[in-house]
Amino acid sequence: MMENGFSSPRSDAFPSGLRVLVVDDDPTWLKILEKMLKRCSYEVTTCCLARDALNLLRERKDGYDIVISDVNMPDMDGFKLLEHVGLEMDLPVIMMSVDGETSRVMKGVQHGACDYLLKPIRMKELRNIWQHVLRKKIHEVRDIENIEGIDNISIMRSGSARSDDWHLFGGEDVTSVKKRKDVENRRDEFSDSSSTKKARVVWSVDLHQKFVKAVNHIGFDKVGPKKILDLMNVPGLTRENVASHLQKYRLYLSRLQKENDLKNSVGGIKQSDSPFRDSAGSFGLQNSINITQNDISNSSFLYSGNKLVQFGDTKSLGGDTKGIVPAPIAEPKRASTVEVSDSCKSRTSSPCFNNSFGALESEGNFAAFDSNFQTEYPWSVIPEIQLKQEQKPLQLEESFHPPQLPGQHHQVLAGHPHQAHSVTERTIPAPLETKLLYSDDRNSHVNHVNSVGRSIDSCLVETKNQIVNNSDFEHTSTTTSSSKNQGFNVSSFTDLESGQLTINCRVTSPSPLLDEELQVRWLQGDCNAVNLAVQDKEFSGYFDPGLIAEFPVHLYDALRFDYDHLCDSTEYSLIDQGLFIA
DNA sequence: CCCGTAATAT
DNA sequence: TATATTACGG
Repeated sequence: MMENGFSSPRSDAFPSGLRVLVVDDDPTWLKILEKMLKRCSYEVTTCCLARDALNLLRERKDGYDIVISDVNMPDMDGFKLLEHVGLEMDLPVIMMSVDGETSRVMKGVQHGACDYLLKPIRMKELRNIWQHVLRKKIHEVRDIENIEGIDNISIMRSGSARSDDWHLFGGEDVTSVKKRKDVENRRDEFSDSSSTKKARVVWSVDLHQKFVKAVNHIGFDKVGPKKILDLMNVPGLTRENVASHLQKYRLYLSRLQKENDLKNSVGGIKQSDSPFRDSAGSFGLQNSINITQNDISNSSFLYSGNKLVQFGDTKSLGGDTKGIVPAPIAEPKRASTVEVSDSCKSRTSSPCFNNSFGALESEGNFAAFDSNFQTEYPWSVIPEIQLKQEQKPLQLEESFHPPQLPGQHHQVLAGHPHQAHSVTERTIPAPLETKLLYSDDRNSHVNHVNSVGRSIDSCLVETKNQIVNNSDFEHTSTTTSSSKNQGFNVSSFTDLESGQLTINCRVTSPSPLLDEELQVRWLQGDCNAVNLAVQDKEFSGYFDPGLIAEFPVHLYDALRFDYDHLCDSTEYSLIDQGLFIA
């Protein structure tokens, strides 16, 4: 059972007890959703900042079963959060927003959202959210059974590139459908290539995720190309490939580290906008940034991941100054050996709901607050993107890939601009116009929309996979299964699985910025005062005309709906559905 | 000889 | 730039 992946997390029957993390900058909505979710017997955790949400998730990687997040949030774009979650913890994420703009919904889905709800949200919509959890679990199990990994790899053999599959994220159910490669084996293989070059491995998001998973499984300290390779179990991939990637990865991590230190030392000033440039670096793909709250981190450094943690203290600050990158890295290893049990993710298949591993440790970096958030993109982006750097319209960022919508895949291939692709369905690449639109949340959440017609914005990923030609595919994977629990976080929590301490960022992190933001938030909503008041009241109290009068319309609606739920009337649903579709 | 990493090449 | 290849010490 547990093995199955789904047995109830808690004692009761499956759905109940589902641990839901709700993220919405609007306190009123949080309240409402919390109520509704509780009515479904779910265990609810709320937070109004995406950053906090990420932190919570990182602290307790398997502390939640599903995440429901608003799309528009001041501190971090909901999509970005979605990205991080998909990459780091692989939890099902439900996005929500008031408007049902198609491009936005599409973006949500493309980025891995398992569902997209329009506010006002009704009970009936929440009652079944557990299905996503279950679905994911099932898929996970399936993957694992398949020795996870056989499926796709993206390697292009001597230049033949294929783009048929463009997965967005790594494995979500959303993308589950994806990978299908068989089709093209036909001859591409050796015909010319074998002798030619070696075929370059394209570290697609998928592949990278596998890599990360493997790394996490093993311990940061214990990783080695070979082990990773085995764990990844990707046919055609060589130890060298992994070693190379690992190097890059470490470099990336160390950069993050360094940044962190920097920031910490600086005092976490927000250098806001100015240069969005990702100082943090991108690991090829665009980098990531995540936030974490500083202070805390300082001490132990990166959140949960044990691996990273080591980094932090060991050399941390002072030392690294020296060189640049390299220094940091070295240290970790040794230190690490010491302890760490890997923790985090080992639980891959572990039963219950926790997500399996899959976290991206690196993510834990603390990038600069503001600026980074919005501008940086996680690793998920594919490397190829880099090509276009020139374009940078504003000098802000360099270009990046427009998300590919189903209809239009651009194959941006680094080396070979045009390849004949065997795939039939692929659309022809348009010259890619890469414009970057940043979504600077602070200003408007709207700009994600694209200029070109599709929605753009953060990452996208496109992958082209190539097949490896013959070569022996036997990689018996010896998965070293190691499972342990995360140990890092303190426990004291009700959760059976991982006893971890739940930290409420708001409380714990005093970062100036946060406070500031919080304040802003509170002040900003004219209705906040009201909201607060309301929060203390019984739900029914919402109906007080006086209060309601002050609510923004949408909130009002929300309340009504909520009320309806309570009363069990569900008629309104039609309304939004109508809105939605478009 | 295998591994992992640094250096260097493409 | 990203990834590959080579060199080298353990």
